[in-house]
Amino acid sequence: MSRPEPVSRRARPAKPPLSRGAILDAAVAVVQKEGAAKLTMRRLASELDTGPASLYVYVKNTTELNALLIDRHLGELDLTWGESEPWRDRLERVLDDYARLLASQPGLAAAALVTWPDGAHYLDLLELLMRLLRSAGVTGERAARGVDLLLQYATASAAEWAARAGGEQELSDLAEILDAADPHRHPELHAAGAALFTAGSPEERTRWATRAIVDGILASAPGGA
Amino acid sequence: MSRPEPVSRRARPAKPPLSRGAILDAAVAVVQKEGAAKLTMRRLASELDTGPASLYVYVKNTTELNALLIDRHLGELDLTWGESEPWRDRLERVLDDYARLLASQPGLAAAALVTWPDGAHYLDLLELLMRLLRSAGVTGERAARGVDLLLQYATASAAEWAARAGGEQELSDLAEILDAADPHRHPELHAAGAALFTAGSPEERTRWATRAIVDGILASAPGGA
DNA sequence: ACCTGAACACCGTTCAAGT
DNA sequence: ACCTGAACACCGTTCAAGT
Repeated sequence: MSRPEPVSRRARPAKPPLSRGAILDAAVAVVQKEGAAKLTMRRLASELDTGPASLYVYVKNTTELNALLIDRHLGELDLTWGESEPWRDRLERVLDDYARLLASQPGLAAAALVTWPDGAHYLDLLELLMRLLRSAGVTGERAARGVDLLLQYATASAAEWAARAGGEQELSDLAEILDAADPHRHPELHAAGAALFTAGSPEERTRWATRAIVDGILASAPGGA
Repeated sequence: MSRPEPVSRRARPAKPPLSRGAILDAAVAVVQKEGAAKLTMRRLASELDTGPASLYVYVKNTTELNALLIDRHLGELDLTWGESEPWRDRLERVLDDYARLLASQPGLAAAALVTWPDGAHYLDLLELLMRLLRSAGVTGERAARGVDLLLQYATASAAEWAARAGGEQELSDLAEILDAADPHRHPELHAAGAALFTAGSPEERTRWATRAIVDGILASAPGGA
């Protein structure tokens, strides 16, 4: 009884009760420690000192787990817009933030491509993009499709970066292939050379692509079709 | 000796010798029979009546296997252009063909997103796209980035379709989430409604997106940056 | 030299059985 | 009612050992 705060000092019990929240916390911890590739139901269960079966009481499957995790990280992003920042700058910034978020953990981007990270924070992201496009004069169906397209680009880019960082295939491999292009069968590629396809930093390339897509949305016929 | 063509009638021996070609043939057969999700090294080995280790003599890993398979299917596509067809129609057609090809087999699109399908046929595809963009007045670095962007879109779309067809998540789930958008926190989404995001057939949406991207490439500054 | 059986180190998901 | 041990049905990749 001499120590006044034994509870706060050793507050974590060996096995806190399971819950969606606790599972997500553990998932974040696993990803931080070992990377998203290691985030599996089994690894997650062992982090929580239980068997994998127990997780299925709270999470439907791996896809849902990833969707929950993405939404959680989305909550850490700034998804507001004060309108003092030009819409185009804000749009580029939020897409860059989103892509970085997904790319930071290899498995996330692939998951986002295939599943809707359906949560409150994802809706915040959609809402922000819709607002930004509206202020650019794009509304209705065209805006919805634009948002779709922009997010798809950000997600696919992130998946690419993550794969590249994972080291599967080097950019130099690609360069080699292009440099070997037969001048008769592939005159354009031969003339262009590999440098063209690998020029610029990823950030700079992304900025170019985002601008091109936004320009495309602005240029597309307002009536749809 | 009474039968004249015993060899041709039972030409296939129980175990044809392994080779890159034979492995790829077997891969095509497996995918045709059971879908690309079932195309695994182990399943492929069993199709060839051998152990999985044997495949590694000819194929570096699963990623390379998928890249080879994509290039093989690319060989079945028409990648020529007679210039009688308007460049924009031809461009939309080839992207649609490519996306359909990748979507036809769930695992392929995901693989293409992460790996360069480095083969002669993939170079044909790049060459065709470069030619089409050139005839639209886009050359050099801008063309290279445009090709990159167009292919990324086609690949990501295919990955999405394939996932949807795989049935992971219904469009109706998404509609439910959007319909439940809080009018105060998400006024744009609330006003837009789920219908906006799900309007139109996939084909029609793809056509819109392709056009928007092409418009964007045309609009983007020729000087780069 | 070439090939491969068997092993290593994992997966996601289910369900019968326990508390 | 809630939870989970154990099993089912798989993975990719490596390497020592065989021919």
